[in-house]
Amino acid sequence: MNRNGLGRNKGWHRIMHGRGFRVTAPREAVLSVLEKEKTHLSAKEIYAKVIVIEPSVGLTTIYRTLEMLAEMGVINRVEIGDKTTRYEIKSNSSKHHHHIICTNCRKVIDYSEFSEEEKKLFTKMTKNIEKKYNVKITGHNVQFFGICLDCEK
Amino acid sequence: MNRNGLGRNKGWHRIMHGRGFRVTAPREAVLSVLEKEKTHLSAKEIYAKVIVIEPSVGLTTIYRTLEMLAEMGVINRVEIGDKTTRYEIKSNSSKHHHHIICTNCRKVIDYSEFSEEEKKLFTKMTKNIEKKYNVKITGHNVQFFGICLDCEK
DNA sequence: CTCCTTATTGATAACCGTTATCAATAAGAT
DNA sequence: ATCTTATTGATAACGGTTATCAATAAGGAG
Ligand SMILES: [Zn+2]
Ligand SMILES: [Zn+2]
Ligand SMILES: [Zn+2]
Ligand SMILES: [Zn+2]
Repeated sequence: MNRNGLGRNKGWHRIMHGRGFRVTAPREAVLSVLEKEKTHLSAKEIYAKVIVIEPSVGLTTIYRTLEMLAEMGVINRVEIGDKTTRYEIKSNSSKHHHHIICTNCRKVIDYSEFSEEEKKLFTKMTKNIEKKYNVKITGHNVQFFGICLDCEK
Repeated sequence: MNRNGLGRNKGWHRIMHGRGFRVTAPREAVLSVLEKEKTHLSAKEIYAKVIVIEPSVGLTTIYRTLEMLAEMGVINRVEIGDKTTRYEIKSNSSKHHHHIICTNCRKVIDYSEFSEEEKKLFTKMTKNIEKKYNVKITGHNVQFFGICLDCEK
């Protein structure tokens, strides 16, 4: 175990080396926070949790690390319409999903139990769009807006 | 015809009166810009076009007017992932649609020719989500990301 | 292990889209 | 024409994110 209590040789650890990036304490701390947190965290929220592990880390480094991880494909950026980007890790337990967003309190619910019908249709839609508009589709983002149970009163 | 060359008693004109809002030159100018422009415009782009019609209008008023029109349901806010909100008018000719966004040049293509299958599935998905998560869904936002023809070289 | 190169870091200032403030202006009801 | 008050424009402030740059440290070479 290393200084952060994380096992070494994680998947991203090897990926970072592979891309010529150095494995540093701030980066390990950000990843450890994202790994144990299931919610969608803002840079500032991540920062607050990181400085508990590594008190000397600056907010700038959090932003840089998040940009790098997103670039590497290790995390997803999540936009929920309040001009603050949130982040979530892409692990094998948390796969591609859509979001349900409460327009009142901005709570986010993950929605990943897609039916076969839904999966098939999204595949078909993607193909149709590629053919019709001559574009190469690389991904999609689906948000459902509404009012959550807590806010409904 | 009034000072802006727009016919009076437009739909939104009556709506504004109905809600106790005053019909002013800046508001008419913003609407006239959004009515003749099919693309998704940022506040600054709208501002640039408005001051041609009404040179004294300030950028602040553009923002306020856009917020009001979105609140009234006359226009849509469009987010394309570059932290600048864009706006499009909701006319009977431009109904609900999804967006195809080039991640390279941020061009936006409207996609509104939904198949019956797509329409049905989105209705069903909405109902499922409402039942499963106990939320009242008020809308959805779908984006497909990709590389457009121009950027593909 | 030690040295060296250079990626990375943290503090700080800058950036940029958007909002708040507030006195001056003008819709539109009377 | 008058009066109330919503609206406006100039300006400053705000908040999330980036750029700058000297100091630090990861990790390869020896
Ligand atoms: Zn809520
Ligand atoms: Zn999620
Ligand atoms: Zn493009
Ligand atoms: Zn559109």
